[in-house]
Amino acid sequence: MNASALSRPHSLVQQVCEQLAALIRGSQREGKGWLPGERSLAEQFGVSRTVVREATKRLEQQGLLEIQHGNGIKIVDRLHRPLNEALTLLIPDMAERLAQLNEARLAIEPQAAALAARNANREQIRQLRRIHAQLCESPDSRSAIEADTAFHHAIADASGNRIHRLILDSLAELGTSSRLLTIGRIGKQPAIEHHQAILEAIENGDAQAAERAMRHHIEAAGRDMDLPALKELSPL
Amino acid sequence: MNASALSRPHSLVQQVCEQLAALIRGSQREGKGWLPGERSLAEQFGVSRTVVREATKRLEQQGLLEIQHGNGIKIVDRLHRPLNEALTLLIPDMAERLAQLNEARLAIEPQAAALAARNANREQIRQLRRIHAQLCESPDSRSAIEADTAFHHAIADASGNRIHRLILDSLAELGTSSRLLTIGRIGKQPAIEHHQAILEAIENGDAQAAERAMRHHIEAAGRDMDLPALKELSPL
DNA sequence: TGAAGTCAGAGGTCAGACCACTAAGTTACG
DNA sequence: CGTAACTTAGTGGTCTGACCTCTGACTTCA
Repeated sequence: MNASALSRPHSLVQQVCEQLAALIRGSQREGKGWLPGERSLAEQFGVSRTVVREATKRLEQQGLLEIQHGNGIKIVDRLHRPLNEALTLLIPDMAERLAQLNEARLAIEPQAAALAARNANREQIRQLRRIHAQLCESPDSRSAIEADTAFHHAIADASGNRIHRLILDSLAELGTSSRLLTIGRIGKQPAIEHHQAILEAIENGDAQAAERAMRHHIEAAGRDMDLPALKELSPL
Repeated sequence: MNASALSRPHSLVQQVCEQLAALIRGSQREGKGWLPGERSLAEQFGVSRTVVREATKRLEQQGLLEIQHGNGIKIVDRLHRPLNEALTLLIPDMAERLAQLNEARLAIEPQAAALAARNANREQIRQLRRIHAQLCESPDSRSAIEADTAFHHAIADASGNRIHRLILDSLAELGTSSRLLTIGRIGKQPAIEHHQAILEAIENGDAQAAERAMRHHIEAAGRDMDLPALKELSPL
């Protein structure tokens, strides 16, 4: 029945993964950014370098580590990474992926905005204002995209649901290339107005308005996508 | 700028992954279920067994393979697996995970039902009816859960959005253990009635009704969750 | 002072050995 | 005759130790 906990540890790699995960959690709190080298980890855990390598590779794929050739093993926090890869595998064609991406965001993100309107605390609202100001003042496309992405990320955060946040982080990241084109073509003004409306709704705790504003925002983004141009971009 | 395609192949593992992925896609069409052994793959690709192992492990984590000790390498199609693992890592505590899971489903699945009402074709509706009948006639809890899960899966499928489908597959799988408890405690009758309402709405192409019925269904599931019992179940 | 060269140490790949597990075929017993 | 126990071939899992390649920092020399 219960295939968890006590039955597994037969795999060495699994055990090392768990020890490493604990080590990572600890280091994240202290701000240490790097793990010891593979050779010393192997010695420390009393296993071969082979096993350590498999374990670190696995944790890298899960978004907990980033292995840099010739440099070392960095501790990161990108848990949405596996979802990115899965969606890229699921829909290899970029244009189609972006279309479905937008449809999915249309279903999810308005709900997240509604939740945020209900749950956001003062600090989170301040953060949203700060990011919105950055978008207004952004000098070039690159920083505009950054602020745009950060805004959506902050809303997912304010929704208080970590699953939402992970999913939306991934969807946002996968859509970055398309936003770059959109902003280059039609500018950031529409986005600023939409964000303004969403921000006000959240400030007022008006869930329905937030949901509506966000839906409007994403629908507009879908219309403004330049699919033909995207098809030219890249096969991946 | 564009860090895709041509810059990467410096990694042997990456190359083998791509070749394997192609091989897998081919085999999926023909129904072949197993890959050759690691040793013959290594010979076939002209690399060491080490590289083949890293590649297969990677693809296993992505949900394309399942490696069985002493048996072989099976081709599977479980692209939602990485999301499962990410969410388990993200929220290790099962009770909390289930709570947030339900909240997330509440945001996503009604939209999927609405999309399904708009997009489902005849065959997909027939499939839904078939599955619903299975739930009605299910003799025990296990088969009831199976039919229940299959129903939600079929709706995600009928929504026509593959991203929805992947996400919902994962959320459904993670919630299985909780459904088992719920059905054991209060029976399958409520679920049958809810599914009936959803099914009718989709048959009629009534997106609003489908959305409402699904929302009602998930809200009920959330209320019926026995969180105290879940806390006793398992630390993972 | 700055650019080129050098070097230590990190991850990447290799080869070959042996261990642990699974399934299937074989044998021997009831 | 059927079934349970044993044997075995082949799979993935782990170990060892060697060598390659890359990165960053140090050293050297114009």
